[in-house]
Amino acid sequence: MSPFGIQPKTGYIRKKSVCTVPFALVPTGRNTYNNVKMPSKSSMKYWQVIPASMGFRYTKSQMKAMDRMMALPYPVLIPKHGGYDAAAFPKAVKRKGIVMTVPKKFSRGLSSGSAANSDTDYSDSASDISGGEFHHDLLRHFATADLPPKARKLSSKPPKTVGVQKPKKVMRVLTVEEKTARRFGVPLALPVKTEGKPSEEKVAEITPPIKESMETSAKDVVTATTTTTVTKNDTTLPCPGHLQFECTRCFILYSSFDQIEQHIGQFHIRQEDGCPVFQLSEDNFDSLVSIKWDATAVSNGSNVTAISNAANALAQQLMPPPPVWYRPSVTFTASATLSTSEVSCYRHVTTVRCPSAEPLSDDSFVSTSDWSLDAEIAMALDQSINHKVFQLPAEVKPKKVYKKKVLLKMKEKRPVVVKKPKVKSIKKRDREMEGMEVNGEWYSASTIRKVRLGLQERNGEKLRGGKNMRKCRSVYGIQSQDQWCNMCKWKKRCSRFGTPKPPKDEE
DNA sequence: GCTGCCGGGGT
DNA sequence: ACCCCGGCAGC
Ligand SMILES: [Zn+2]
Repeated sequence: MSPFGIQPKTGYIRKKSVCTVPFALVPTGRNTYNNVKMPSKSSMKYWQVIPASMGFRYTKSQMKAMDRMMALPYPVLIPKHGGYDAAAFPKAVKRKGIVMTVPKKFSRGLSSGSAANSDTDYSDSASDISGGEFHHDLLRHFATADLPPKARKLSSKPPKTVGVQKPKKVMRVLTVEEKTARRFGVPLALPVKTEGKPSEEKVAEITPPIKESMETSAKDVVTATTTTTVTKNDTTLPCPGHLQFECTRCFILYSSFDQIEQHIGQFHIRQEDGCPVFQLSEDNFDSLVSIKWDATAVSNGSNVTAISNAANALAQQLMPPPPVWYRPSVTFTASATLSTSEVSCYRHVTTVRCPSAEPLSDDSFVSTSDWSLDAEIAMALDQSINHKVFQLPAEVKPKKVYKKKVLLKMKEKRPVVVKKPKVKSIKKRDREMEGMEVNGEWYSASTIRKVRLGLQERNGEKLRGGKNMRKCRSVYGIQSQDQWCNMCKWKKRCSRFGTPKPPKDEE
């Protein structure tokens, strides 16, 4: 039984599936509510499962990763995503359910309420999961009952039912607020079951202290350490965690929306007139940002769910978290200060070819003149350095520069001395403090040199494309499989590191 | 034990 | 095209 009294339709749908967890199933595609795209064939390929205590959607792989980490939060339905008009888009309703499995042991203690309605595959029979109506109901419920006034405006817009011509689709620029609200949902005042004692106070206690940087309420959803409270057996439990934003190109993690937005705007997209983009479009956000839920970031506290505890413990035990490259947020002025000589030398860098460098030809990456060069530089550097760092034996892995995400706060006006990851395995005679600041990030002279030289053969194949190069599995670690390349996920030949391919020729 | 990945299977 | 996984070589 969900805290809301809504019996969630569950979508657990696989033979193997052992338990049913009241997730909200939401189509991948965006919906007409937000006047964005209507669900298309491709976008509706998957449903997404939202264990809604977090107000945003997950990709499948993210869900999978969480699943593996036992980081599944206590499920609460927060269908922040709105519904779509089932009548208008009948096809959208027909898609299959996503396949998610949760080992039985993890589900222990989860509100079970809804029994699995079937363990058939892809139950179309379970029309409930594919129903726009189901979604509709939920939406309505939340729109009327639980959403704060601001959000209500956004999502309670009643869906136009067929008949009338569609209003012209106007792509207006979204405010950050809307954007975040759309994406992550709005802060919900979760209805707390008041049985005997009103537990509102409890909730208030647990709610995280508001960070100093609060602009809009929507922003808070993203920025603040999110702690959603849910009720279970008249006990209030938090689902601790932390939002992270990862650039899908650079695999750089940011801890705030602003930062990722800035990063994307600077490095990966440009307007047609060449101006930098300060506000991410929905599409760009989709393609360039992946959201992560760092459930392990929060620890301690007695008021942590057993699940989270388990997750923490396991995560701790399994492996230290893979080094994450927190790059201080960059400023446009910084990039402008590149001297031409520097540029040229980095220009060279970009030809060096990092094995994992993504093709720069993607449409979201508008390559124009020096800007693209800039971006290329940044990417090449990021990639190569990441490669270097990750490919080194563990002992010489650089200390984590960031230590805590708090450190990110200091990014702003860092004068000079940013700790650099030292790649000292190669040679220590690079003792020079000489370095170079590129786009707000400082790189040591040795690093620069090496990169410039094309990741020279030192360490042989280890750093290049060789056979003994570490692959995704060892680089990113098993707990972040969502960062692996697909091939590695499938236990096929890694497509990111190492030798590219068998040449696929026939004679 | 772990890592990488082939071959073979599934949808 | 995507996805899953048994099993094995090689460390
Ligand atoms: Zn890989």
